[in-house]
Amino acid sequence: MNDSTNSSGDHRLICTVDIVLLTLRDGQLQVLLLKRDREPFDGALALPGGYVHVDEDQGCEDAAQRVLLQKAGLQSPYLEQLASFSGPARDPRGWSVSVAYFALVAAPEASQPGQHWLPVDRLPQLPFDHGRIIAAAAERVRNKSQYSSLPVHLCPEPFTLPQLHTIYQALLGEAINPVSFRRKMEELAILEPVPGAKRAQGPHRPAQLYRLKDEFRQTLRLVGRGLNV
Amino acid sequence: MNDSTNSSGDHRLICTVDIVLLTLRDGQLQVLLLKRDREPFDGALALPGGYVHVDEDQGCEDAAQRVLLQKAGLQSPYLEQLASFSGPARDPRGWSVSVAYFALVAAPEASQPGQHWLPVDRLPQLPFDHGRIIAAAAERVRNKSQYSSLPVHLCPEPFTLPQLHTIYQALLGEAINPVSFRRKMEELAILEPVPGAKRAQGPHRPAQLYRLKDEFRQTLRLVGRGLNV
DNA sequence: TGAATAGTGTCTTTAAGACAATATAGT
DNA sequence: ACTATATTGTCTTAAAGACACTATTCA
Repeated sequence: MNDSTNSSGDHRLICTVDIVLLTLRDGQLQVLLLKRDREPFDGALALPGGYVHVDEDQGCEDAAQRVLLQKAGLQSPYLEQLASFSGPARDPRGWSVSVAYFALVAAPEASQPGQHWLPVDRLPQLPFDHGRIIAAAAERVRNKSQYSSLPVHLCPEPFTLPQLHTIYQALLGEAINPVSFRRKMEELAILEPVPGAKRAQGPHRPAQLYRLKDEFRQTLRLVGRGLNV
Repeated sequence: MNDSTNSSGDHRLICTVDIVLLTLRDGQLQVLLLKRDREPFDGALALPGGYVHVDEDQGCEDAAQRVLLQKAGLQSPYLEQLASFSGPARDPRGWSVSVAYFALVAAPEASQPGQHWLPVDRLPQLPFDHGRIIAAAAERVRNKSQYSSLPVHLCPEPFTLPQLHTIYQALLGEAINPVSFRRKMEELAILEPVPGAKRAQGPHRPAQLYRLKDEFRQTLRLVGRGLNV
């Protein structure tokens, strides 16, 4: 962190946070985009984001939580740092660093006015490098879905195992053996049954409801057998 | 990236990159620390790092490469963004963001003067939040070692399978079945044998030498079977 | 009672672990 | 030939996939 050619870090560099808020609707991974209300790209759909407030935020994650609350009205969903994106060209205002986060929520009942949920795989051109940021977030979520409990955060609680099963399948894009799926969830031991039971649509046996154990709200659980050696 | 209370991002925020350069020596994961030659923490051992140069760097990764070359004389080792660390207190000069990277190299023959390699698990107090950054890097490397080809970058090329086997074991801290290990490496298909053969120490059958296929210099290969469902 | 989905039991298949057998260089 | 490690073959064990069977609700 010492430096051989500069004695000051003040180069008028812009620092922001951007939030990729994801949910699963209609079997698709969708991202929340908001209409920008100022330059640059005034009026365009873009990720919720904002400047880091050095007089207020204790870190970029604080800024992310603040943005999430102010712009999407969300209190504390699952939030994880994604990566930072930087360079002279990504923001017309100048050399910028954006610390990107992704957050997961259960599909909202109804879209609030001004909130646009778009499928991550069919996005229009977006301002800044938001397309790239969203692609990175989607890749991360799909990747982690292969070996972790991450998708639980996309499911409205309480939920049934068949519901969760469907979500995993949508994320991974392939059928998952239901028996193995149950075995794995059992083994992960992150869910606890809630007393009641619930029926789906038709006339048939209702499924047991589960909720995420509190200790796993912000922690992921990884499934075993990595290199398997 | 619009903002409801600020119209400028200029809050005299400091932006740096820090590099966690890791290697495996004496069976331990070790990190390169350099003696700082200026304030703050002049004279203390710390991660190589430096300001982002907005007039020169095309992104933080450029800055990281530049620091790596200037401070450790390294051209292009395996380099991956780790995470960003930020806040008002981590740097006495003010509110700062450090985009941290980690790099992997084969153990250097001899330590260059001024270069200090220390085991990541037995570090003294370090300036800034470098202790935390190193811990995060070590955790990431060990984690990825469970299910990827990452450790290949800690091995001097060309190398034998038994050598690589030893490295994986050191990283994972447990014995790995040699037969399964070979099967997995075969299956990953990232290595290619080089014509020659090599002997270890004693009088015995020499092992085949391998090198990393060029297309995997910056790309990792993941081992199959995530959720396994 | 019949339809439909939830949940369980269990057999089959696949991949990992153990271990024995063979290969090969140097002495 | 003998030693020591490399490499392969193959049997055992564990976990995933397939599939049939039971459970439970509503119509």
